[in-house]
Amino acid sequence: MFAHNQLATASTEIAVNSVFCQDNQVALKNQLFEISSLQYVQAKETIFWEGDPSDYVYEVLEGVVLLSKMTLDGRRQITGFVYPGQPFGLGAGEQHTYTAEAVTRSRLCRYSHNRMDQSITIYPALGHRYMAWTSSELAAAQDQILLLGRRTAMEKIASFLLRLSERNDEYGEDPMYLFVPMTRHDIGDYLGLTTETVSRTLTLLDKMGVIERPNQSNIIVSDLDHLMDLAENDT
Amino acid sequence: MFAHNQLATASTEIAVNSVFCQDNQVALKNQLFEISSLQYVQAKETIFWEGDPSDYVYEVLEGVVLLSKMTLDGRRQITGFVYPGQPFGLGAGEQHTYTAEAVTRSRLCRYSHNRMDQSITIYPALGHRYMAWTSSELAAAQDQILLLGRRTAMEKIASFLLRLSERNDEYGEDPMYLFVPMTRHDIGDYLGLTTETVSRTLTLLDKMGVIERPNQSNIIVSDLDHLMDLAENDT
DNA sequence: CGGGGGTTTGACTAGTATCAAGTGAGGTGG
DNA sequence: CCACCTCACTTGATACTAGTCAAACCCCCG
Repeated sequence: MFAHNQLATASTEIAVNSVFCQDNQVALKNQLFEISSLQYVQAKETIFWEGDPSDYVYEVLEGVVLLSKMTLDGRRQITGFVYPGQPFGLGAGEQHTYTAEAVTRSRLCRYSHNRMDQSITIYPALGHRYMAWTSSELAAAQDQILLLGRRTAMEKIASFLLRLSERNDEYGEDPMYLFVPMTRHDIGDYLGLTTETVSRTLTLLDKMGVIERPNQSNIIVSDLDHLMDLAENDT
Repeated sequence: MFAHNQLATASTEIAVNSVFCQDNQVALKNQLFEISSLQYVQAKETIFWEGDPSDYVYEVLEGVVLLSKMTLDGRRQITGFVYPGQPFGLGAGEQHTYTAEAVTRSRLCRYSHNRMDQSITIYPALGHRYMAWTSSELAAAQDQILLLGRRTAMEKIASFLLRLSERNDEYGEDPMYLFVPMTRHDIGDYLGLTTETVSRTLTLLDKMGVIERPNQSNIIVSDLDHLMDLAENDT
């Protein structure tokens, strides 16, 4: 599945199935194919650092990627997790404004930023798609602002689990089985909490009978309604 | 200055000086002029609500506008303040994802969203500009995420004052005179703090000799270096 | 001069961070 | 195959930041 010698074949597949190319315009497909290439990364490997020149726009094909920023004194804030079918590295000027790091072993597709720009001039349809994706990143960032500014630890954790479930309900059933590839530390850095608070809150949810934790990276949601109440979802 | 009978004249001026039209392409100017119109709003007047159909993209010509979201139980989070020369209402799909409200009496220019799309297809240069603006909104949102998730009340307030100063140093000198048109409550809803904490922190800064508060809506920064230290600015 | 909204201050509380120790699971080497 | 090591996670005790509740103050305006 991650064999590097499949690169040529896989790259063709990407160009056809990419988020940037979901309609049936042959010219657009060819154009995207020309500027795309595959990249494989190991868990915890850094894809690019905040401040690196933003040469590429990426799309996750398989795996999970996290985006983060740091304060001068070393506190880390994760601005988002990126799942298959979602792009990242968009909306950068000369350099990336955040660090991107693989949570799990991942398969990525990357598009040359410059040549993307050229392609957009030639194919306005591509521009619309690009803009739609930047917009959805913006909407996600604003949701995150709401989450961080105005919610308790319990609400944050509950919201986080619900977001995971949207991407992740393997069996789509009640109870719901969630795969949680990121560490408690990562979750804390995402929600503006410490590792300990994340752990304590999960323990509390467990004791309340809302979730079960068979092991570190799996969570079963046994009472979805209760979890949704706790998340205090907004409009 | 806010006389409505100046609409026609002012509108021409906008089309020429708008952020969406800073280069010298006559065709682009004409195109933008056709789809633009002026709008005047009073302080505290709502421009659009979260969930309203997103018919227009806006630009602030004069005044200050705030963008906010609400949780179900009524807690408000301000996602950003918008100053002259900056656009808002971008990046929306069918409906706006936040509420926009005037902080002070403001003069706005609005562009039909649909016709903007058409114009972009015709003038790719406009598309690039539009994308650049959406990108800068995204970058700002991610900065805000870092601010909310990983900073103390003092760091938040100090950062806020520094951001204000970027827009606002009337005399560009040390000491710096800041006009603060929003209420303490607004500042709190922006930084994820209560009114009381905002007030207390400002009082503390005053006692430390970093700022002075001649009246409610003006702040003098007497020790900029110290303020910058307190803000713990990131990379 | 009086009223009201925004602001400041005070006392107290609650929630989360911090510091510290203990537990458990996965991986490595003997 | 098992003992050991490590790293992530959990749990506990305590400290401290910011929130809550309440009251007083101060502009700003009519």
